[in-house]
Amino acid sequence: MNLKQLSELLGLSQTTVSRALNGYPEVNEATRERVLQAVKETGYRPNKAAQRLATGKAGSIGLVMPTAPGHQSDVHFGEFLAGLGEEAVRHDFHFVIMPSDPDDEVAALRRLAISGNVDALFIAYMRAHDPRLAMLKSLSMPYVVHGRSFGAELDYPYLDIDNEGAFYDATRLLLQLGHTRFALMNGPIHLDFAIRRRNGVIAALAERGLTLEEDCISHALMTDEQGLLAMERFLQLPERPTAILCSSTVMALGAIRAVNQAGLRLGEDISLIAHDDVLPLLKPENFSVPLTTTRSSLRAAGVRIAQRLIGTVKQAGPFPDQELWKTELIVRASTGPAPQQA
Amino acid sequence: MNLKQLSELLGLSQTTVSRALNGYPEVNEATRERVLQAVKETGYRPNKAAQRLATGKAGSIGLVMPTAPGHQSDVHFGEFLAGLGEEAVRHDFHFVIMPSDPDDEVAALRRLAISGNVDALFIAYMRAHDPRLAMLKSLSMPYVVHGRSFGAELDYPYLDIDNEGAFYDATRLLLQLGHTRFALMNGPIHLDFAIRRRNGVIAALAERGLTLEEDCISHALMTDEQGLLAMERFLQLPERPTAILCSSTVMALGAIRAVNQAGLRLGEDISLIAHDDVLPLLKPENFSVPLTTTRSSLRAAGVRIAQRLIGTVKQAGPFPDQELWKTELIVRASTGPAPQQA
DNA sequence: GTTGGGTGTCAAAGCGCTTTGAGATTTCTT
DNA sequence: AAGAAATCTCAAAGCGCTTTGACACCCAAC
Repeated sequence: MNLKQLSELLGLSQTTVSRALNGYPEVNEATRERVLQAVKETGYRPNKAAQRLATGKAGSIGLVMPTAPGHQSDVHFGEFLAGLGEEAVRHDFHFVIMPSDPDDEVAALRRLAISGNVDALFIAYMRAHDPRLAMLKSLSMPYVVHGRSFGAELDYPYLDIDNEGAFYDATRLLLQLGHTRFALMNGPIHLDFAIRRRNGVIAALAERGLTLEEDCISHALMTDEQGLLAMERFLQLPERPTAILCSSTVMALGAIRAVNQAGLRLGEDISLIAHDDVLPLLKPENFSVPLTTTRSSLRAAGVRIAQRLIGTVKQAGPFPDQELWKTELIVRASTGPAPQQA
Repeated sequence: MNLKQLSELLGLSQTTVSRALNGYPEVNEATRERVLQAVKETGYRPNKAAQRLATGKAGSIGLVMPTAPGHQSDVHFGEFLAGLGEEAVRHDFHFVIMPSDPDDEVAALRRLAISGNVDALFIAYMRAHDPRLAMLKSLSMPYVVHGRSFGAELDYPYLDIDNEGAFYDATRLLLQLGHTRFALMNGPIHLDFAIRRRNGVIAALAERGLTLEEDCISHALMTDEQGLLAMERFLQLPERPTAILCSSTVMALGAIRAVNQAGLRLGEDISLIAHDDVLPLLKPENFSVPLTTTRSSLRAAGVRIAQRLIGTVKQAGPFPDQELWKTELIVRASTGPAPQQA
């Protein structure tokens, strides 16, 4: 059933039917009713491809999903997607997900944009001096960046959390508890948030004249496995750190296992603060020793980014171009006073 | 840059350029070279919407993502998507994800199908007597079901794992170790895999004249939180079970915490076997007591389903319509002989 | 009784691509 | 050298929708 058939059925022109459907004012209310009724009865649905070709609007948001045979899927990705989806469903938008080799993301992004399949783009997992920014700017298509790109000029629309502030605050808390030997379990070194978090820690330490030694920093994928390994390394250092900052509750999972295996007690021998993306899977309050965290909902960020993207496409008023969300520092049992010097 | 401009640039007709691009034989090799060269130089990309309108093919797979404000995102979903993506990227396919309220999935599926945005559909999270099957059958569009629908006739293309066999085998192992008091921590009661797993357990027990009491079965979302709660309930039963079957390593996480909190030892006081979807996040061999599991890679299933779907759309030979994958039973330290009767 | 502004409807022109059916050109047979 | 076959190219017709510009109609105002 297409427009032509429907209009013939009704004895109207395609124009009138189309206008009735799209809420144009110059159509008789009675006629509109008749059209709507017929739509219901016939189950007519406009062909999206045709609609898109005619209007240039696709009603969809594009994103590139990094993927490859060896590539780990990421819980964070799924959680963020859920947020995007929650908002998209309210506006009858959908996503077009273009899977891409992580090395080929710029090209994948361009393909996605030029394909005409999407109205807006979104990127995440920002790196320092991210090459995708230039690509996005050159396209004339709305986009929002999740995160920022360290070192690049801040002239693009983004939503980010205050990573530096979060880890600065967390470090200050541990300093107040008397800790002096710190370690940082961070995400991959080239990622923007990892850089900012490290800077936050370093800044807080510097205020007390402390520094973060190289061997007290670990950069790795944020899995529990890497958390275990990193923590094992830290625990074997001659000057064992007593205060650990950790970039993810997932990593913390492995880190805590290492602490337990070493016969140490979390919150007493070792204090740990992790960043919590509010993954439904992993609640810091449910850990055997509840985790002190810096918190910011990844899903909420997804909702907000979808709002901005869809709003822009629908030209529904202006949105702030740049948003920086504060995180919450939530104190639980995994942080305690520094142990007495041995 | 569109076809018309490109062909004018080359001094050729649109037909010729189109044919050169799409590999038709009746085009001079030299001409084709020239066209390809021009495409490279101009960065021309065919407009997908137009292509779709003309051919009816979209180069994309549709799926419905259940989502709602309260709806938990699911690690399993992300992992499966990674598998789909891995295969899709090889064929220049993408996904169209239609978010939908879980109560509205049948309608969302229809919208997706009729929209003309996708060439094939995929559904998962199968329920008993799943209403989506009828919907899919009525559409004339290829689809593959991940899982099966208990109670419905098996006349649809699916890929499933042998859930009943997996839990039957796992139960047999525990029986051989001398266990007699069993409990099952299962997924949501209406889901197909949960039903089959329960049947597997019951069948194995029945062979020894044992039954699975109602209060030794828990049906819940597969989160660690629910795992904790369920295990706590089990441990308070007058006749405490010593053998636990668990539908997910995620749930097992919480269950084990409950075991530890109760001062019991996993693999000694309590034996536990969990089903392992091979989530990169959660490796059963990394648990403090390595987990005995029934294993089947969710990601591999994603790859395979994408293969079948894309293959069907491209008419690249026939695929088996129905596949049932065996799971592996991998014995680690979380299972041990039944403790002596107190 | 003409003018003028609403109102409701329509035919037709795209949007950018593929594909058909036919025409033009070259190459091969006999 | 003439006809047949093979090779290459083209103009034009869709695909299903939106949107433009025009037209007909009716009722109020001068």
